[in-house]
Amino acid sequence: MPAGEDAVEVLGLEARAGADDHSSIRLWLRLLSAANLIKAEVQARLRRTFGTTLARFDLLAQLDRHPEGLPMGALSKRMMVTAGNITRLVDQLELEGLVTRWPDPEDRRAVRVRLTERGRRQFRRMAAVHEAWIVELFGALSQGERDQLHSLLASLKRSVVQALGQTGGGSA
Amino acid sequence: MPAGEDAVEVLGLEARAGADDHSSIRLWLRLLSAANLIKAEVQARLRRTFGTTLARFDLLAQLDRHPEGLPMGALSKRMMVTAGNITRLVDQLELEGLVTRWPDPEDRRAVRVRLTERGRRQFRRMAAVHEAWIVELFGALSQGERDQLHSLLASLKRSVVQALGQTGGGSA
DNA sequence: GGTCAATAGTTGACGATTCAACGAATTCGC
DNA sequence: GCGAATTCGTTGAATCGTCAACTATTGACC
Repeated sequence: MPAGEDAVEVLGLEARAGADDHSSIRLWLRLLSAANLIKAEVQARLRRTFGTTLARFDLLAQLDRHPEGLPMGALSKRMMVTAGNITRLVDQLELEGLVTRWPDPEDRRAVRVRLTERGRRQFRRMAAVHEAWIVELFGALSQGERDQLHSLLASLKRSVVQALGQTGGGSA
Repeated sequence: MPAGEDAVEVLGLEARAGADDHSSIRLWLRLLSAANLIKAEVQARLRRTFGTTLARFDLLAQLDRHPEGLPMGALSKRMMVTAGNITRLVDQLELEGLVTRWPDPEDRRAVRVRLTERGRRQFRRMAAVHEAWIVELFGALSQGERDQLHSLLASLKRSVVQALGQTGGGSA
């Protein structure tokens, strides 16, 4: 149990943020705790139900969308994790026979990763259940609320990307 | 660099979710990627600027709010991580002289953790900078948008907690 | 064509995190 | 009180993740 259905104040700052313009901090803490709450639950269910992890599920999901396979670097970018991490995840999944590596014919540095038939079957089975979980967890929100939240999160991401661009914090 | 300012489709499912009631999935993926984006940036800055991590910062933040100290279990709950994790974090922070452990007088199983004077000074210094970062990253959102997002995230958490309560997924 | 920088992937060292198993102390039932 | 179940913190093994160093390949520049 990832401990804490009632843990609300993720960075312990929510109380310090009572004054006036702390609204950004409070918002950030709430965003983080909401994401953590759902992520922990999904992760726990993936483990209990399928004996797998969110990282593996995520990797399989990326590959399911690209039957022709993806180079490691593309997986790294899409999953927002480092290349070293991808290497080891693919190592494991390859051992389990869910994915295969094969050399990119056009770039001898590159390795392409592709789902095996078994990997595809297994992923599809899990994906259906996973989607039902998410629908369940988000079920008490109306369609309007979901749309609004979706759009506000897009604005938030734009805000972050913009701030990163200005300070040169990003990679671009 | 946590790779990927442009990585938008965190679980690779966004394309699969084109049909009708996949809005929950799309919302979840967007929530996750927004939180990840900000978390990665904050984490990178904490490392570069203070040589620390989000987990340590979070733990110090919790203790800053509770001058009388907190038992390990309370930290675990508030930070939404396991007790084993807390043990090791406190181990390190204690070595660095930022926190101290002392036995709970009323329960000989329990250990209370408290900030040292040095830990408090160090945390306060970091917290101010951290808050400025967050204000910067959220800066392009209007106050109205922030309030709306804050309130929708509260609804989302209620939805999740309600779903967990019904299926007995929680710890309560 | 040769050098040099950039890119793709791997590896090693390490930190963060989880679960499972454990020892010690507490609490509950009787 | 005594024993069983629970709770608190710790530890070991494993996964996830980062960064830095490395090899091999590619591409750019001259």
